[in-house]
Amino acid sequence: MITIKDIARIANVSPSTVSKALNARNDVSADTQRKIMQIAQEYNFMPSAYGRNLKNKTTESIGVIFCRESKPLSGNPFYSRVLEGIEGELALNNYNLVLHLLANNANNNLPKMIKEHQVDGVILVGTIQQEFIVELEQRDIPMVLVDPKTSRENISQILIDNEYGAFMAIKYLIEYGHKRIGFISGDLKRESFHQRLIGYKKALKLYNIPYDEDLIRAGDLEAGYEHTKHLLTLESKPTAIFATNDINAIYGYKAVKEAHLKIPEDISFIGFDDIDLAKMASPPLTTIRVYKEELGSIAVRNLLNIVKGEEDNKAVKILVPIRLIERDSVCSYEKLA
Amino acid sequence: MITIKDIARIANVSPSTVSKALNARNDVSADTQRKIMQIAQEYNFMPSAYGRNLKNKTTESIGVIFCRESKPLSGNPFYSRVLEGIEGELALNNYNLVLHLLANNANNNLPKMIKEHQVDGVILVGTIQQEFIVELEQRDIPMVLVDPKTSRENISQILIDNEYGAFMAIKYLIEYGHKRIGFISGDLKRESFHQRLIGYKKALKLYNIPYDEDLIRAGDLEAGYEHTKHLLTLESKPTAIFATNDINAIYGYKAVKEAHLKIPEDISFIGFDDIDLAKMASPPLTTIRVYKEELGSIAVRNLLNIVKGEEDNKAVKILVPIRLIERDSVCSYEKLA
DNA sequence: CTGTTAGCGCTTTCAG
DNA sequence: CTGAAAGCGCTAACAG
Repeated sequence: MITIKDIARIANVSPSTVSKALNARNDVSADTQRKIMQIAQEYNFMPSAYGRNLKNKTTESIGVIFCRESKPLSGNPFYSRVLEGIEGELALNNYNLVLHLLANNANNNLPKMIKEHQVDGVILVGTIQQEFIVELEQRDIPMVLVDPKTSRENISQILIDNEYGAFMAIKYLIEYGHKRIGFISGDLKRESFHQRLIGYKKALKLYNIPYDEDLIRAGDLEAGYEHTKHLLTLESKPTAIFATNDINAIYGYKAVKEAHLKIPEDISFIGFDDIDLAKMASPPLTTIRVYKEELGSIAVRNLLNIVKGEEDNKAVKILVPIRLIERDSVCSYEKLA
Repeated sequence: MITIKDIARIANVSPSTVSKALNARNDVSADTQRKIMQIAQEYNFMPSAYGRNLKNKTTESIGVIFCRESKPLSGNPFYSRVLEGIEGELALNNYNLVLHLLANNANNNLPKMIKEHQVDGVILVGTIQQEFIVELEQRDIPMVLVDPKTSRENISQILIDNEYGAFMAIKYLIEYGHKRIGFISGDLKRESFHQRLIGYKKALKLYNIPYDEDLIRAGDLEAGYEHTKHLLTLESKPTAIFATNDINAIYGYKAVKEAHLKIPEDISFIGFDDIDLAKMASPPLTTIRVYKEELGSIAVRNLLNIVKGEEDNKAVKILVPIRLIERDSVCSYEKLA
């Protein structure tokens, strides 16, 4: 491996001068600077991060941690997009992305990158065990949470505007004449789903539509099928269903088709997230789009601020806006008659 | 940050003794060893990888590179699974995973981790530009290719048994009585798809079924919709369609439904990959399962062998077996009549 | 068995 | 403007 010393020898200067030249310091003559750069070029030399980091006490790497059990990458395209957003922004800032999927049974077995100080900070995405977060706090690891499933003080968080998104979805359905609106969801213990329920309730209230517990079905992420099936057996069936995420909605489609009903003629659907699959479904799913890459890139920008100490490290909560994407899974209630 | 020196001071020994104790060398007395371990524990000390790596000329990190443009993570659950497989195996071996999505227009702007020697080796997954691979070769970066889209000498490759998988799929259809079998695919310039076409042809040949160019439609990954639509307009329509990947098949479903035909009663489908979506589709898609995590973990094991120099670095080609998963998208041709 | 010494590749004083 | 020297945290060779 070619080092700064080699370049120094070739250029007939000292290693420190080479270092200065490479880092474009102002205490090198333009001449030597040029000479050194040229030699570096010629020998295809790039300073190793090893030494620099050791000296600077920095790693130029950021850890990104997901919960392994939730199959975050393959199971949910949502998080993959967030990851792509994170990657892009880190690359832009010339940081490495160190990926780790945290096992539930990891207990106090921290990931290598944390134990061995190989990252300057971490981004925790989605469901993450409390104890793990606490552990990191104790070690003073700078961090940012993205779409956390449970709220936390004193840590910066990048959040989806869940409540308003749900509110918009329901308002949209109501304006299409729907009054009995089913709500199918993942576990309501999770902050984000819970907030979506609040948005649902607020919209109903605004239009003086009574809230009916029977229309609320929450549980497993993939239980959209069962939930929908159940809602279809209700005496007073819903005319529309709001799924707190697209995956749920797609599973819901399946139940509707099995019941030989049509979407949206017999029942309307609206989702949340706008994963790629949403537009591929038949009919294409009307849904609340979440800007997933943004969630990631904003997280990176915030974390880097903290890491570089460029800002007073106040924990912030940033709400990333959402948007309603109209497709073909909703029609007006009047048509149903 | 607490260092080996601090521990040494507290334990009243020299730093080297601490190092030895921590690394469980046999030239430390059991007593001091125990004492040091205990102090380390107490102070929650873990040696920093910085120094160790600088000394050992190793990084204990492996780079994993995808092509950014193909939206490898969010756009294709296939690669996400491969990534999960890679992550798991690396974690098991106590290596960091440094993720990078390679931009097409990156030209000779290599990723930071490569330029600055922050990884011991890399795994390249899927489509990767030739020039990039060549660049890495010139720099003697140990590497392994996973499901490469174009073949390469002298580099270890972990491959899907494309040909045999396609062969099995077609054989299965033929045994169900199908004779006119459509073939829809991504770009045939890609090795893997091309091999699947070879498998298709071989199966036809075995059963003396003529090969008909008209039934072959290749192009964009998401063009399954158009391809299927086109096949349905043929005078002598296929009774079954083999899609060289599940995504294509799912898009094909859409075209079939639009034509008010039913699967499998009117036309059978068989896919390739077995992504999660395959079983979610209606009807659930019969497909050739590829063991995606395996592709990843095998790649890691091979790369680590090379990196650790534990083996004669002969480039190998490993074929990961596939398996036919029967679901509900195929029925016998006789039924059609 | 233990400690001293040197050095991995780089940066940063500080003296010249 | 340049270079010598010291040191980041750790390991290894060698002497004691």
